[in-house]
Amino acid sequence: MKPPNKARPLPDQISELTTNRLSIYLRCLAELDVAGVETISSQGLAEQFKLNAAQIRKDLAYFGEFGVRGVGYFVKDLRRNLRQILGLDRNLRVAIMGAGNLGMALADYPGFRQEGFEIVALFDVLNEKVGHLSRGGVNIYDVRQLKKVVKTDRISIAVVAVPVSAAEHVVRQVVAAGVKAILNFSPGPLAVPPGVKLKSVDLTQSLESLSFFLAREGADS
Amino acid sequence: MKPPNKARPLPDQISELTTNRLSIYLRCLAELDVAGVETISSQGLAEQFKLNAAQIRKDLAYFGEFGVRGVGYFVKDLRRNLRQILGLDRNLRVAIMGAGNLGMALADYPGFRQEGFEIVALFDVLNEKVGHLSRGGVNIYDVRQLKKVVKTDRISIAVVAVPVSAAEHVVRQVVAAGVKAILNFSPGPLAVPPGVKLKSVDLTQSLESLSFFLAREGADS
DNA sequence: TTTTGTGAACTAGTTCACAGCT
DNA sequence: AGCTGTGAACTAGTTCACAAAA
Repeated sequence: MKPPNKARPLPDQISELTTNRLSIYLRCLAELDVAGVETISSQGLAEQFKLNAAQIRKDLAYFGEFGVRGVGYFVKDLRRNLRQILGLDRNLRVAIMGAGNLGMALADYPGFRQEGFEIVALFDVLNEKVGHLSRGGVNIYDVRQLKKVVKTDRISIAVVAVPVSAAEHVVRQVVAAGVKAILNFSPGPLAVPPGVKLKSVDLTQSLESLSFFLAREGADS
Repeated sequence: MKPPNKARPLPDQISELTTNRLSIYLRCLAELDVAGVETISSQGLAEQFKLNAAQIRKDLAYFGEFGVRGVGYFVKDLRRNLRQILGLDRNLRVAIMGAGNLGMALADYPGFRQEGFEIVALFDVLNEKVGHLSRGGVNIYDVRQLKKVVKTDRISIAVVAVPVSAAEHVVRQVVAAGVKAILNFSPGPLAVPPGVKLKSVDLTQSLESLSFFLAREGADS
């Protein structure tokens, strides 16, 4: 083990909780930047957006010394740094697997483009869908074209929006095509090989968590 | 049949991490039940679905003594109990705010109905949408009808799928209509009064977390 | 025997509080 | 003075390991 020096010591393991907060900080900074604010202290950020000041400082300190003591952080500077840390300066290209209701909706979701992601392709197995476009103009390809399109269009993220029954198979195809990051919307467990990052959004689980809350609340009256 | 489990002094606060796992357990049990398995040990569950046995036992023990020592858990029994704990025996009725791409997709999302949720209404502000149906047959109402429809249709969960700019306002309307649980898909912070549960799904954050991973992976070596 | 339910031990994550820089 | 960056203290969450039950 090497003793770390000034450059940047701790890339061992950054918690997902931290990276999620980086997204939040970035959004706050964008807001401040648009509002013309030039510098902000961790205290100021914390108060305005209901976060903890020490946590903000600690999260940022994993990646460098971005602040100036006695002043705070330069909004534009920190914003640029965060975009770089999150890899948003690379304009990542995204494919969506499954041109059903959800897949089509995600393909045209404005929030993605806004933050620097580009949805470049939809994939489906149904012949009647292949060759058409989403409302927003994203091409629907046959899933058999996946490997080729991933290569030619330099796709680095796949969003899985297929029925549960197909999810496992589709994830295997995506991994085989060389995609290293997957956002999955199907419920249930999915395995990916090491070196591939899978992030799941479980809509049923989210609703069930609300249902649990309602069941509890009603009970204690 | 088992004797009714003894009522227990539930801890003041069950962590969301725990309730999320309850959803997972329920899904596993459904699978086992369909497969005809009658009893399962925490060890068995843990191995088959890559969970930790002690954690399963601890999570379940918050709510009662569902297991039988030396045997394990009766699948059907535990499944029924979990459905009740999660409030899924009450067939909750859900409204979706925003009949855009995402709202319409969610309205027809099969995963919700499957687990006992009923999507009974969509709401929008656009006259050209009001009065129509989603592909799956969910009625689109004018948002000014919200209070009335919530009451007559006994809606207890609202899903917010409107543009960021409208989100805050819509959440206020939903709360004013008496809804106590909200699943929010718009990015950014939203405040709700105490007694109302807000759960947010931040799609941009999810993609950014993948982007971060890709940026890191490329960087090391 | 087997397996639960649970205190104890451990690990991860958050917040405090202050030294040190501007 | 003001504010960051960071070890120390604290809190939450997970896993271990075992006594008690079937």
